Amino acid sequence: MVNMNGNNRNDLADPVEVDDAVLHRFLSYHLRRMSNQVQAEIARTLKDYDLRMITMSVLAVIVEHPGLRQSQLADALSIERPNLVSILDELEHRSLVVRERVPTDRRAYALTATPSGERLLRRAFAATEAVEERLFSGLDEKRRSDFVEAMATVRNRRPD
Amino acid sequence: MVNMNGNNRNDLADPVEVDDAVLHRFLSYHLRRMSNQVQAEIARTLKDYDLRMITMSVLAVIVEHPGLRQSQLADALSIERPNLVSILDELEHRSLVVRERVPTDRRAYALTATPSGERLLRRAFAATEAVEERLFSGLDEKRRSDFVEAMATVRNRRPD
DNA sequence: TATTGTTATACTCTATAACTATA
DNA sequence: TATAGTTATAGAGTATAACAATA
Repeated sequence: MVNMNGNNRNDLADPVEVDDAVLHRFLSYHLRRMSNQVQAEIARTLKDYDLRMITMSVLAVIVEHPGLRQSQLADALSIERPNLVSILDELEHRSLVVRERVPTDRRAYALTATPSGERLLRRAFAATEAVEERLFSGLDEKRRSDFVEAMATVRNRRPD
Repeated sequence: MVNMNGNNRNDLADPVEVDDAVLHRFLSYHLRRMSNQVQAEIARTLKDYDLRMITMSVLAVIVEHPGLRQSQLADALSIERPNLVSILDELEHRSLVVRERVPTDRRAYALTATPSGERLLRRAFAATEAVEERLFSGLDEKRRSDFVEAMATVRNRRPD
């Protein structure tokens, strides 16, 4: 057991328990902590497939919406257009996705996933589902669906 | 209404609705989206007080645990020791926090908030509470406390 | 004029290795 | 040897301004 410091103002056990007034009530902080923790585990899992969370999400949208454009994809995932470019560059380089000029609008690209891209998505998603199963194993079926619903409620809240 | 592209593979309205099989079921992704959105609004609010979310959290722990050491603080907030240094440098520079050598262990610093630091915390926290009230206004009291409980459950889950 | 994709850039957040001074 | 705080650094993630090609 580590000793307290000499000035006797620190009446805490070591390590410090964080369940106090302000911090405890700081919901957004706890939300981010939890999100970061989940994100870290998913990232670690996806590393086996050379994917990041955002990369897999991009691949998923393309697989499920073949032919969509980059700007639609960016809107769908709420990411900025510039940040999409390098992601697609990489997916295209790995032959997981194809960019094709749209004949009717030569500014735009139509995005499609290759069979290899689809296969990778299925495998990677199965792996993340297994991890999520463990991550959320503390919540029973009801609590889990309530949680998902709560996320949607907050996310779909009208902007101020 | 924007037209579909020519190859007729994109049967989506514009903008693309994202409520599909894989992406829809990718819980961690939606969690992060929501967390980022909340974080962005809180960050914008705290800007009025020249604070970031992590800075306010640090200040809160110090106010509530006067005399604690940097390593305890880092453990409490699950942040790496190196990342704490510049945060404390700034808080100290602004006379919101004081670092004092611990007499019994001259390697360590005891941290305390100044009265001005405490005042800033109270004001900033009141502002974030107002924002959170709006952010989570879609959830009634029961759903909100269930949500908080669910976060704690996932976060306290034993590591693998 | 407006939009699509792009380049360049910057800022925040998080993580790790290695140093110093003390223990 | 180990620990507390520090320095330097690197990698994600996110955001904005400005450009060329096209509408």
